[in-house]
Amino acid sequence: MRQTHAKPPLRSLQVFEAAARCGGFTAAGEELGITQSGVSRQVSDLEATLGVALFLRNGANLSLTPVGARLARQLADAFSQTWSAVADARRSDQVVTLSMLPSVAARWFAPRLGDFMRAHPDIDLRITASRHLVDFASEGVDAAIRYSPEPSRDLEAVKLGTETVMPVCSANYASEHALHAPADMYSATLLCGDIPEDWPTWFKAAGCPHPPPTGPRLGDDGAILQAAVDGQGVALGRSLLVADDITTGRLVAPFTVSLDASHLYWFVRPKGMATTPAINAVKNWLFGQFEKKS
Amino acid sequence: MRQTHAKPPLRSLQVFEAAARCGGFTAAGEELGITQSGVSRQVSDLEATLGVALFLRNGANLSLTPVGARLARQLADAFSQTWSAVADARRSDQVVTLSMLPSVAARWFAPRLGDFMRAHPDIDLRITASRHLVDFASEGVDAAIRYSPEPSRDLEAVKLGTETVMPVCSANYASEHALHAPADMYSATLLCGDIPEDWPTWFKAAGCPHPPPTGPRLGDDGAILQAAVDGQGVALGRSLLVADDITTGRLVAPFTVSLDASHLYWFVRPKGMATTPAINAVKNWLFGQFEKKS
DNA sequence: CATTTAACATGAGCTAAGCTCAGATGATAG
DNA sequence: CTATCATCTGAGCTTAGCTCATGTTAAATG
Repeated sequence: MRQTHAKPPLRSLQVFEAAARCGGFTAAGEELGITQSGVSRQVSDLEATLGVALFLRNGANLSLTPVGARLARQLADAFSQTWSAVADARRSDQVVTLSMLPSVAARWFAPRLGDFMRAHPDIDLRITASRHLVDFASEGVDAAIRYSPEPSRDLEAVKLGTETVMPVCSANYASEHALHAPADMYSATLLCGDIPEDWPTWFKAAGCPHPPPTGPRLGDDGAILQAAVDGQGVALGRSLLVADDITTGRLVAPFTVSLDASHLYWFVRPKGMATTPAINAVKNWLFGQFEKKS
Repeated sequence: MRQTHAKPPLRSLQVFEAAARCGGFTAAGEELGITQSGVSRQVSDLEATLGVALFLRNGANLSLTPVGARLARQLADAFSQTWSAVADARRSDQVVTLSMLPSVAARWFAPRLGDFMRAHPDIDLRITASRHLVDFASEGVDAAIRYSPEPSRDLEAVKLGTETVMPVCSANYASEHALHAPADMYSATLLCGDIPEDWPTWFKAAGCPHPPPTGPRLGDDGAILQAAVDGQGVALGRSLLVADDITTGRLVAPFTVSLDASHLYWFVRPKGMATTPAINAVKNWLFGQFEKKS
């Protein structure tokens, strides 16, 4: 008997799982492209290594022991994960993982996903929407859309576009609260998103030196804009995120005063990371989408 | 290059995962008990098989590609499952999986689990609570407690005990509804569990030839008894399940009329299945628990 | 009851996957 | 420019994993 405490070779687990699933060594051998004899040996080696009977042999009748059944089921799960991970990696020249803020994903990217899929039906684009700055290497992310004043030094960054910031609300809200001039805003509910400093800045730009106090932060920009669509108040909308809502009339911008945002959009990738045609296609498509805007 | 569509050997995935986790081929080699050279070969074979670069080599600097990072993460998960399944199987002479009804598990077994663990601290007893008749072979179950009139022919069955059935409710409910004689039950809420036929049978045994209609089935016996404890009405309690509740006063049995249940408890195992000391210990403990009762 | 069939087990021995060794290569630090 | 550190690689070995041929067992068949 082998050492009872060493890890068994993965191959023997693989062979055992096939035997359990196929219900016989001969059948398993066929599936694996080896002989019945090979399967038999692997299984008995495994049983010796584990110190446990996995099959009950009764002449031509083979059946799993409870332990064997349990092990086989768990191994089947684990291997299925394994092979799907491998399949994923193999198709990876067509897989691109792109990280962005949840608000950008929901408000800007989602409506354009259909267009992307039409333009690149063969690319499997995966979005990682998160508010933290992903670690490209450890999280397996190919590229990201970042919203920041300056990109990090150790990343290869290209500017996608600038944007402006302006108050937006539902059409109903604007008429009910008679929002015609910036001063009318003193009676409105100010919805406060990711960057609270922008409200005072906007009021100053609009010629109101004593801006009203802004309320508490209600959530991220995505939630704020949804609240504005629902007529809950006025949000400071980043042009990129509200463009579609304004086009469709879900939101209106009652004032002409807009602010150049302090943050820009960047397409970033780890410096020196190998590129693929698929990643370039995504990059180019993104640039195309931003250009339409300006 | 190898065939790009064959499954890579599991071993190469294992070696790759170690390399990714250890952050270097040398370190991985140490962990696996092979040389750096061996790791290097496995990894480049894998890359060839997948047709994808997994690591970026830069002289002495090694880093994962996004694909490699993704793959490594998924493989780490899968292997961790694999090894824990193996560890499980290895300890299997101390593991016993026992199937029973959820109601029995909750009402009868759970309060006794502590006693079992005290009596057999070394046995890892796992309960599978389900209402369907488990398939011992495919689900890896060693034995079951079955509640039925007759055990199945192809199982080795030993009678654990009989039981009686009687109405039970909370003490408050009994006094509020003045439940003194079976006839008083016509005004009570009859909670109806797994075996609805028992109510009419009980009324007949109690000398009430025209039993009231029973309500809809509210759930399984476990839920019904909980409802009775909560003062929702009167349930037909199987003695085994309510014994503890009556001892502690959570439930009372207002009438002396009880019914011999048509079902018995059986300890069942697949015929001819190998036994282990641990399984026998569980079996004997179960018998001991049932004997205390009578 | 003998025979056939359909499995799995096993002894002997082969072979190639997986490994080692030793030296090459390339990046980085001092 | 040299030392160091880590990976790569050509050549070749070792053994896990296979095959083949034959033995064994249980159940179906005649």
